[in-house]
Amino acid sequence: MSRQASRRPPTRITIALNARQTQRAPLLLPANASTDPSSPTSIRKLVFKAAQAKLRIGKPSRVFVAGFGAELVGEEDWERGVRNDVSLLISAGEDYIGVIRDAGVHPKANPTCPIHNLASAAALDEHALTQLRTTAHSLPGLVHAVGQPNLHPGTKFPIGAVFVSQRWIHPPLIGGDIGCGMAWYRTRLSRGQVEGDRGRKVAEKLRGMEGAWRTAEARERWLEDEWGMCGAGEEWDGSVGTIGAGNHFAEIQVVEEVEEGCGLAEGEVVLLVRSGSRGYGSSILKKYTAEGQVSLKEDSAEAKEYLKEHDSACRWAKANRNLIALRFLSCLEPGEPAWSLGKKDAHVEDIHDARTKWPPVVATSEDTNERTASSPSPGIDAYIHRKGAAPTLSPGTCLPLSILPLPGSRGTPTLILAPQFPSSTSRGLDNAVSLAHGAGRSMSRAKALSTLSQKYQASSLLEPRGGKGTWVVCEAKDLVFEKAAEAYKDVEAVGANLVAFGAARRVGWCRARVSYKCRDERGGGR
DNA sequence: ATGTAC
Repeated sequence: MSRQASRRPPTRITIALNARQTQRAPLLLPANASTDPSSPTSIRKLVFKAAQAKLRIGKPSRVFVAGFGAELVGEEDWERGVRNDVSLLISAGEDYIGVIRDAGVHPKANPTCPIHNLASAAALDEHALTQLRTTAHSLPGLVHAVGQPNLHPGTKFPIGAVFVSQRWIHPPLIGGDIGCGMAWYRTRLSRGQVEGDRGRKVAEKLRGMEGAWRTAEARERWLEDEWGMCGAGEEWDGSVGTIGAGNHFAEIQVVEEVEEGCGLAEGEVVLLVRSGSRGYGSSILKKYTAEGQVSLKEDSAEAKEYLKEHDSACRWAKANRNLIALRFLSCLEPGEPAWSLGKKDAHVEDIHDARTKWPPVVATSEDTNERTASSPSPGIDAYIHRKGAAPTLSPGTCLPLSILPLPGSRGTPTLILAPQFPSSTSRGLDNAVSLAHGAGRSMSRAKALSTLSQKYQASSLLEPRGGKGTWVVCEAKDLVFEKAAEAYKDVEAVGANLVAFGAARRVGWCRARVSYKCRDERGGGR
């Protein structure tokens, strides 16, 4: 018996007969009892011995968790199932007897999954917080959950949340917009060309962005030549190069302030694109959530297929952002030779989910080793599910990303954040190596529609108030209200939460000059 | 979020 083990308190449990549950007895399990059922000092043996002595059962052979019906078989089950105040039902071979209460809680759920919150207490939404806790404590295999400062309620699962799991994959925690992300592209425009009233001219130039790009053959070639992937099928490839709805946009920005050496330069004009995998990703989610299915065991054929499709949706989403950028730059810089898309630096990728070791190993490179540290233990395989959050490590290399955008709602600044990995955040683990990927809703869509429609008139081009604001191209009437800045949390407050937590440094900001949402091109734009 | 479900 190790000294450390003997110091830990025993676990109090209750054992009862599965067949006659009024026959019960308390049992204290020493902390050094083994969860491995084949060990000579296993909890299983202690439980069986106690059952024979106190409950007078001749041949105990199976054990269930009362109220859940989960059978304890392997070491993992014993590890998870045995905790203070649990009631174990001892069976002589018969199946579990009793109702399964709390059917939403998976037998492999982790009721002690730790949750970290990055939002300040004042900004926390009760409903979203409940969703965060319920999800963390009822889905199987979760080992770490994070509420980002943009945490807000989703239909079933929260948005602005990160969930780390082992052995299980949960497609709904990633959502339908697989691979949704942001990228900055350099333009050749000078700030003088987009400042003040010139923003209107720039906005007017942005046409031909709606609808399919060129021909099916051209789209196929784009996906194959540029991205080395065959398409997702014409049903979905038809929308490659389109922005989409919701929080997707493209925005022309001036870099107002930025620290030197992080990839963006002060005064330059950039294009920030946020979009995802459109109908393709959503079709994948649909396929793997038939009949309410939420969780896939990692070694199942289904999980392996999902991961493959997930990766290809991520690549498709990246190709989509690049094509959106190409379409915008064609309007803004006509006559320029082809842009080497994807090779434009300051290119930040956000992939919703990534396989990793947990704890993740933060790689070091010669020039960054003073601010990062390697995790000493290699960890075991884990899956990071992100929704409304971006990774702080490059998925390929595990090197810290130098900068990430934190866009506000349209017209508000985009912060330039440098992810941080201080020991106070367990080197980035506490925030699950992720940062909020936007300001997040503070007002439901319905509420925004009802309260803000008084304030805004729907028009094709929203003029900035004052000379330095943003021209907004938004020809879908409902979106004008729904996506209004007032419906969102303040981006500075969200950024301040990330900074206060130690997850990021604010290294600069961009001023949005033209924010493009959508245009109604059927009637020529008005 | 979505070439959407009732």
